Amino acid sequence: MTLDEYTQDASSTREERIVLHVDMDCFYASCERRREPELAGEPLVVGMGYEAGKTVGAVATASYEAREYGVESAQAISAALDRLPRKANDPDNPEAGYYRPVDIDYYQNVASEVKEILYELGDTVREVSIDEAYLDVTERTAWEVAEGFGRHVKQRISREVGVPASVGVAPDMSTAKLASDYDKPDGLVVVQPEEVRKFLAPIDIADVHGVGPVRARELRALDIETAGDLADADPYELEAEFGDRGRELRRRARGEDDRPVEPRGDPKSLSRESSFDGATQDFDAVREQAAALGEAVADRASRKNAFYRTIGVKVVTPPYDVHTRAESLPGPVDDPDLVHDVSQGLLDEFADEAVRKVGVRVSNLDFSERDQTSLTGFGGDEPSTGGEDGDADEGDRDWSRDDEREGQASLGEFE
DNA sequence: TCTGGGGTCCTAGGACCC
DNA sequence: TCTGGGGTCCTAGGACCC
Repeated sequence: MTLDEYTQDASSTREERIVLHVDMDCFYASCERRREPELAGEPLVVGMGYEAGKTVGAVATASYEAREYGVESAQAISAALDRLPRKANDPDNPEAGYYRPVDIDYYQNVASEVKEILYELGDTVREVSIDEAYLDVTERTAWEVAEGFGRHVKQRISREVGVPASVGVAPDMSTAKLASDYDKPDGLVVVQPEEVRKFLAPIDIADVHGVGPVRARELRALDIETAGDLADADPYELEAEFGDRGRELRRRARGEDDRPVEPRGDPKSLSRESSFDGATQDFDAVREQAAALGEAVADRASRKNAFYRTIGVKVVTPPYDVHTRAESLPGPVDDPDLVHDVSQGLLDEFADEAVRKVGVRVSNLDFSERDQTSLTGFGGDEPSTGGEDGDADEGDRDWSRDDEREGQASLGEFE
């Protein structure tokens, strides 16, 4: 298609949003460099579960220099050390690198400095993770000057926070994300509305947001290798094969992703999980681990002012079979003992299994019926959203599990 | 890559209700 | 005494993302 034909296209004549995607470059490593400038330009590995001098843990982030040595995200630290020895052990080795443990609190602080800038520059902001966000900047700029705007975003982050970012600008979220990824690190790619189809066409199917290893394989089996192939594929065939997902992926490949840039809102679930070294047969150890995780989850929920109505466990058995079990309560609670009792009960059926990993989750979260007063024991003061009478005795949510009543009816029992 | 931890969304079947 | 259609809620699993 020629440029002329593109401008005839209906999609380019309607109002085009300007969506900007910001992706911090190997963020944890950049944060470490911010406070330890000597690390600039050096191979640097940030490990989770890693402690200075040890070989346990996994790679959270590897700097681009470290990636040259074959160090990758999620790799075991021991494997990373095979490829890239520790400078501390071998100061004269030019082929060695630096290792640091994850310091998430520090990274959060750096991230909030970045986010502050983003909220200033975007009409709306969707935070995706600690190091990634979408901005709708339709009202802040225009396509003719979008590149300058993108550069401005990068420069402000770099100048005021001291960490690099890659930026992509496009008329939709999916394309903006691919654009920010296109020239990493320190990239800036603007895809004008009339260029979207041309930009997407050669992109590998596996790089499209929403296509993981499974669907990539399935798409390739249909001779769909690129976003261009996907854009041109028969929508009915895709729908037959992948359901609604197929239609949605095709739309993304055509630059027709119309998801608005919306703030994220409250979380839907909170969980903690941890692995055993290999797999354990010691079920008491599993129970103990689950108890600790449950306590941590309940505590987090409480600090976030979240009531939960469903408590669940996750058990991973060898080779890597994931099992989940969950139980819903008649009404929302904030009750660590209940998290303990329910999760322990749900674990019973796995007592004879070897376990690699165990987790505890609370979901069906409710942030609506709590305020500061209810936290300090004055729960009866607040009007209830669930029970008409707001009949909360002493703010104590005592709940008997053999309550026969329907969930609806017993909601009044909760403040 | 034999797989760390914290999430989201979707699907599908069963229970239950009207 | 055989049975429609629609709706909601719950559980479990799967795929995917960062």
